[in-house]
Order: sequence, then C-alpha cells, then structure tokens
Amino acid sequence: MQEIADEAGINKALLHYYFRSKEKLFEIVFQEAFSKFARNVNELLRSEASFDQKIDSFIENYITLLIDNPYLPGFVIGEIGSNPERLLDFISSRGILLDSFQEQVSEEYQKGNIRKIDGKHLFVNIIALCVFPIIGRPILKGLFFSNDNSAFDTFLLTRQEEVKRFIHSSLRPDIQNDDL
Amino acid sequence: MQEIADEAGINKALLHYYFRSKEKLFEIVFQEAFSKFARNVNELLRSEASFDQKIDSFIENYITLLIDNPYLPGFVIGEIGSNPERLLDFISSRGILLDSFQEQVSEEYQKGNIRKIDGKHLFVNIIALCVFPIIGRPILKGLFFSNDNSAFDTFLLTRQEEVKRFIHSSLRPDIQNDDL
DNA sequence: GTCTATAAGGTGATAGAC
DNA sequence: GTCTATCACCTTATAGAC
Repeated sequence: MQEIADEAGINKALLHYYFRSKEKLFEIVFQEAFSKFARNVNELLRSEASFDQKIDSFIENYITLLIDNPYLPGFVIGEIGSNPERLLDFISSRGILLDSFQEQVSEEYQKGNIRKIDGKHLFVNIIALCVFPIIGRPILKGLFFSNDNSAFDTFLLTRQEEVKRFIHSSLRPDIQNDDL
Repeated sequence: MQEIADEAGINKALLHYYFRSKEKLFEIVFQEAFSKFARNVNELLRSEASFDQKIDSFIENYITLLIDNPYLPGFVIGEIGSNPERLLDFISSRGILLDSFQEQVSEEYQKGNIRKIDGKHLFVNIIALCVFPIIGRPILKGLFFSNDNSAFDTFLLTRQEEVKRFIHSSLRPDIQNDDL
C-alpha cells in the first residue's frame, strides 16, 4: 500500500479512503487486468474465422497483450498461490468457452485438418508457450542475451511467429500425402 | 519462519539457531531444490543418446520431477519476482549447457532430421510445456475437472506422452517425402 | 478529500534461562 | 539444543484535525 500510495503521489490513508481495504483494491485491479484476457479468448472462439486463423490471431493478440502488460502473469500466479478459489470463481463466472474450443478441435480432427489431439492439452500448450517467456523474462534475458533488454524484446517479437509455426507444425496430420 | 517452525514442530528461535537468518535458510532450500533440475538437464545434454531420445527422456524426467516437487516452480517464480539477480547468478554458476543444446539443434537441422528452428525458442518451448500445468494446477484442475485431484493427476501423466508427441510432431521436417 | 498520528498485530532476529 | 520473552520494525487500517 505504501508503494502504491507513493507511486500515486498520495498517502496510505487516502488509499484506504478510496478503496476501503487492500483486498478491495486488489480485486478491482485484478478484475480489470484479467477481463482483458477473457474478452480476448471468448470473442475469438465465437468468431467466424477458420480454426487456423483463430489460433494465429489468438497467439498474436495474447503475446501482444502480455508484452504490454508484463506484470499480469506474475500477478495471476501470485493469486494462484495465495487464493486459488477466488481466482477460479472469477474465471468460472466469466465463463471461458472451453467446451466450445474442445468441440472445434475435434471437428478439425474429423475433417482431417489436424492430427488427433486432446483439446485440453492443446489449450494448455498454447497458453504455456505464450505466457512462459514473460514469466521467465529476467532469467531468460540473462541466460540468452546477457541482460540486454532490447535483444530480449526482439526475441519476444520473433516469438509470435515462432509460436504460430510451432503450433501449426505440430498439428499437421500424421499423413500429409492425401493433399499432394 | 513461523509457519516453517510450526511445520517442523519447533519454534522460531530454534530455526534462527540452526540457520542464522531467513536468507540463509532460503538459500539452502533453494539450492537443493534447484540443483535437481540443473543436474537433470546437463547430464542429458552430455549423454550419447540421439537427439530425439534426449528430448524424450528430458521431458519424462522433468515432468516426473515436477510432479514430485509441485511447489518448486512457484518457489522459483517467487524468486524471479523478488530477486532475479541472485537467481540468475545461481543458474549461471551452475552453468546450464545452453550453447551445447543450440549446437545440437542446428546439427540436427543440417542432418535433415528436424525443421529449422532457433534453439532458444525450442528450449523455452520445452520448459514451458512441462512447467506451465504445474504452475496453473489449481486453475486448470478447477476448469477442466471440477477440482477432482486424481483426474488432474491422470491428466499430468498422459501429458508426458502428449508433450513428447507435440514436440516431435512440431519438429518434423517440412517435407517428409524424402523418407518414403 | 487530504493530511498526521496512532492503533493493533505480525515479522525477523536476539538475549538469556534451563 | 531448546525454550520464553522481548526488541525493533513494518503492515493494514482507523480517528480526527483541517
């Protein structure tokens, strides 16, 4: 609270006057941050784009969102550690359209467009590939680029294409000859 | 410190008697936890196995390690948030053989065994796919399996095969017909 | 609304009896 | 080695003056 008050150029008492408690302040900030993400996912799942396009634009939007809000993942993970129930309630109530995603995955398989894969795993894989480098930034930046910030930013940007390629490449059906 | 003392059935004073400070205690615990991981990576990179086998056994060992030590990732991420320099020093001094990995990746590409891919991205991808479900456990467990623990444990086990498949499938060279 | 002052409780760490 | 008592400090939160 002290650091937030300093940053805002006011004092702690005023912060409590506005937000009543640390808990309340937290909820407000968290909801705002998180709903960006939920909106992103759900709009996409409902859209009329092809499955490939959906995956591409999800990855693009999501990595851009993460680059613009680099503290969000740490924030969410802290919440996972301290109060997973509240977080889960929050996510569930926003209702991420997971069932819809799983259906779309199995449809694509039946159409022969992708190999067989469990939608749950694919969902986890996509999120993991996008989020992890943001979480691990301080370490990866050090290991890969001797702490050069702009080199790491470039890495994150090339990563957008790389993750798309990685996912699509992995989803190719096992036998490609049908198409030739 | 209070919680640790309670868990150990002693009191805070004795904890300080043994470990001098919270900082010292932390370092000891962290080193022990982390070196399990570093050993794992480095032994593997040095081994004589094929590239495919190395990836497979890394994924297998790593996910097993994470299932057995589910608090490790949260521990490391907390440290990333609070003291990334110390963590980076620690990792660098242990010397994960990143250069060796990158060389092996480009060799495999030149041999035509895999598609072109930046070793850094591949490294990040593999770790991400293994670690993320452990970090996100409380949320994923709720979203996917209505908080059924054993269902989620099964998910993590099937994930070992799934991640291997995902990686290998994604690394297949773009044109497969050469082999036929 | 905004501040100062202060309450109430928790934290890491130490002193000192046993 | 192990405990109790206590310290100096920090945190969230409130009371009350302006």
